[in-house]
Amino acid sequence: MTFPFGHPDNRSVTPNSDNADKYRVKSLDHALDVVEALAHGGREGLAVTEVATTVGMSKSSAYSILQTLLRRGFVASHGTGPTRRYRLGLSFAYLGDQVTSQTGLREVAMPYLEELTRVAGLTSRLAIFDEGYAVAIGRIDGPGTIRIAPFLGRRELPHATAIGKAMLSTLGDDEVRTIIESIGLPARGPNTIVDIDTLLHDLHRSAERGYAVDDEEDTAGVVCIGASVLDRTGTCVGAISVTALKHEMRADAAAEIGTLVRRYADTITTELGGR
Amino acid sequence: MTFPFGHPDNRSVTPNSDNADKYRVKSLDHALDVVEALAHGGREGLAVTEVATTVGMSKSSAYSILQTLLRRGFVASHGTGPTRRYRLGLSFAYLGDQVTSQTGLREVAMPYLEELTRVAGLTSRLAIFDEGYAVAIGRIDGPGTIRIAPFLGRRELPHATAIGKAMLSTLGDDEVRTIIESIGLPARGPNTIVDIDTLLHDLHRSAERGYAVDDEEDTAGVVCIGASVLDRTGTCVGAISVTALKHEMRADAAAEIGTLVRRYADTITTELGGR
DNA sequence: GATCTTGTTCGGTATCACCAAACGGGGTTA
DNA sequence: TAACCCCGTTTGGTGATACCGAACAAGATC
Repeated sequence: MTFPFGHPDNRSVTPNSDNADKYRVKSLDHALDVVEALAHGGREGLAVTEVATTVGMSKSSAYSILQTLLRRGFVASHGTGPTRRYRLGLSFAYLGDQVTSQTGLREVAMPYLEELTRVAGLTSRLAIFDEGYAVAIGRIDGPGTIRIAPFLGRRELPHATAIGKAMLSTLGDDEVRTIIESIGLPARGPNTIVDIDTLLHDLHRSAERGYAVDDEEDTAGVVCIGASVLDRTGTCVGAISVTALKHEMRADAAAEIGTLVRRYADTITTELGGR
Repeated sequence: MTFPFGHPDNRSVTPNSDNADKYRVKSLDHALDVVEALAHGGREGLAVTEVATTVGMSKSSAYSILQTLLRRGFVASHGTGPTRRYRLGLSFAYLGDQVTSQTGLREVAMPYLEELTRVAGLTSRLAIFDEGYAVAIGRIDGPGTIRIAPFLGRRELPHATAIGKAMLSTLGDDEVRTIIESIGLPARGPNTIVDIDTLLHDLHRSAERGYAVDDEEDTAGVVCIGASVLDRTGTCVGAISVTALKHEMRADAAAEIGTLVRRYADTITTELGGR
């Protein structure tokens, strides 16, 4: 799985050349390793030994960390003795809800997202900007059985996603260049834009027509269409998008759905007091 | 605010008589204190000094913890110098989504919850059992401007909520007694049931008609109606509910909405393979 | 421009986080 | 049924480090 986490692959991208142990609480870092390991443990969870080996620490250390997290509700356990397994606890559900609600954007946008999904028959998502990356904070699953791009809270590349390009298209060229300089233009799908001038041209087109298109630029076989949401000051606070399988969407349908997404984004914008 | 967190008020309820420092990683516990403090910091966040004083540690310790969390995406900061403030980061959005998705129930139930909210015009929620408590893992906000019972991931009292009573009503009397013995019957709203026999009688009625009613038992002026969801083995895996203001719901409307909620719960149950 | 408040930095020490090894119990196999 | 094995749990010692107090610096406020 790619991009497993908040700060996923950008360890190679972010300038972390400086001494990384400055003001670092080692034991906390280890505990966070445990949390991340459990996040990938899925529904059935991980055993103590599995946790210890995946994060590279002793069994007893992992045990203490798990016990501490357990007492605080940050992990849950089921089974006993040799069958005992640990998984993330519901405290994270609470905190995650707090975080995604904190922007205020989510409360306003989600009802319209539901309507958009119902009208378009497609999975729709709401994202915000996070240091140049796009991060989804809301999602309404469409009627299809396949779940595409299901994750919340994960950093996604701005140049390879409709939701990211929609937000970039509201910025000036130099701002875009600054962001791209720090993130780069890594290839993700068959059609990823890997050239800054091509990207800027695409962003200009997106700004003109009001929506951005990701045509297999992030994932093969998947297309997305996104539009930006502005606040009352006219600055971009996020974007919404719909996702479909390539063969589901005919070429002429893209424009139709694009204007639909644009219309809902505008509605949310005006609801926020934006112009 | 009551029940601020995962393990909220039950510090007085849970038998924590044993030595609490067994297998406790103190520094991790402190870091979790910081996280909880930030959770209550809201959108604008907390300054380093505020964090330090609320959790009772030195400024420099709080600073180190915040820096460590910051580098991992667990907190975000904005501003610089004396105006710098910290709030929870988007990693929690990712982890919270992971947790609420882990049950599998959520993926199945959410589309129906959306439909229920649209049909009933009320905020609806999805909850699971967590050691006797009810914990919401999904929510669809209704059209009303007021947000009632908005939190996810927070433990709610089983005997004082519709969603909790719906789940309790699927259990046998002795199972209910065991749960209530450990949790108690604390009063929450004007009509909270504080007597075990009254509760059992209410649960029997709920089981007969297929839905449970919370008539100002948790919060004054708020009524909820909930129904249980079963899996293929016939055991209760969760419940759904709708929430309304008391004056919005006439007495005769309760039965109508109750059967509606019951119908959607049954649909989810059959979708899960339950009978 | 003076002053106050607040974030950031630094060094020392008592604490404690970490590990290795031993223990015990449940599941599995013969 | 019994022996084995595996894995969660416990323990004690020690070297690393988490924590604090105090000093420094940089905006904000008046």
